[in-house]
Amino acid sequence: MSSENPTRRKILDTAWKLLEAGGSPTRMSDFARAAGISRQALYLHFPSRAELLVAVTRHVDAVKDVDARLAESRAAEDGETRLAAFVSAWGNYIPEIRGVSRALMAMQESDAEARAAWQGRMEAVRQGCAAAVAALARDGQLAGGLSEERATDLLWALLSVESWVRLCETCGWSQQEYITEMQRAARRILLG
Amino acid sequence: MSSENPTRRKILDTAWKLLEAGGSPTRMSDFARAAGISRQALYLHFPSRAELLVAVTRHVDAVKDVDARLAESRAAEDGETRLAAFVSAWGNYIPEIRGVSRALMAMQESDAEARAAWQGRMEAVRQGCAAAVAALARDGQLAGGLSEERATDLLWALLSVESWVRLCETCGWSQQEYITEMQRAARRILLG
DNA sequence: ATGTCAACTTTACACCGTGTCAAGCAAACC
DNA sequence: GGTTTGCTTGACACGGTGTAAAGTTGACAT
Repeated sequence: MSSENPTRRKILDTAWKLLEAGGSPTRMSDFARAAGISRQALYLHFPSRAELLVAVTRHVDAVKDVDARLAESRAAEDGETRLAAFVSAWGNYIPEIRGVSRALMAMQESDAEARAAWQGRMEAVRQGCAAAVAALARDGQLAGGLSEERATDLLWALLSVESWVRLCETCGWSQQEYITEMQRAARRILLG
Repeated sequence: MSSENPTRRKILDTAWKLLEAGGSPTRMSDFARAAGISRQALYLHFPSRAELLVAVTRHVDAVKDVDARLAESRAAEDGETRLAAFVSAWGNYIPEIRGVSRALMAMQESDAEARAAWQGRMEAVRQGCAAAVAALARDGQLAGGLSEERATDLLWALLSVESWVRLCETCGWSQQEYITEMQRAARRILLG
């Protein structure tokens, strides 16, 4: 659906690259220059900065095939390995969308559209958390006194992009360390 | 130091109130109107929005006496109760600075000064986390394979304002639930 | 060859929020 | 009375977003 228009594609690709490169202030004029078109032409394709960012997110998701990646975790037999697989799948996806998510998160306070888009994406992650928790519950492995919903909330908070940023960017953890430690933390928090 | 000037005080008080009320777009003109002075007079007291927000934060800290609150947790004998006390002290402080922190966090991406101010405050929290972890280690209660630094990082991430926002605002947890659950999570993650 | 359509260009401008500058005013202090 | 201090009003520059309008270019159709 987004591959129809070559210019649109080019905008999405270069915008993605620019966001992932980080550092540069990503204004509409920056995106336009990166795509080799005028700023106005950019507005011909995307009505606002928020919608452009949202489109880039969807584009990245399509290219990186996030659905397939998260689906992998659903293949695991028992709840515990399924949990580990989900933590790994999502945790390893975060750094790949770091640029887009940073831009989208920064707009949250000011732009309702960006807020909705970001919340929608996070809702999808929550679904994954809920599925992993449900698998644990089915195995009777969920810690006592922890409802499925509360467990889902906890896992969701643990796996937030903000947490990843803090641990990997602020604290300097490697991606490997992050995954290992999050798997361990999730296990200890959720398992009985 | 901040009580000398009555106008300055009034600005800080009304700005605080405005931020805590939430919702309203807190522009410089809003702060000025709330304080009953002109926008220019506001710039006579604070050179920029970032510095105003930082001053409000310090003001809140002074009024709420955050140091004394966190110091309480240092009184506990054993590491485990000390951990619980710290989680409670900081966790209960978060909602009181919600307004200011929201505004400061929203500026992070665009304003270096705001970023520095927020990071400074978070560094202070990290110190508290480190102290609690050190107490655990001294008691030999720290989980095996967990260095003090890594444990501190984990606790710090767990107790981030972002996590609080997600659990209490997005997921709708009560403050009571949040504290209880965080104490439990911290215990399970950090203890051996 | 001519017309027309689509995509893009250039130029210009409105709006908003931050921060700056300058002149004036009023009360306090000496 | 003169000066200082704290405020006022009013104007403006700047940066970024988004809008509007007129002109260019190339493809395609008849």
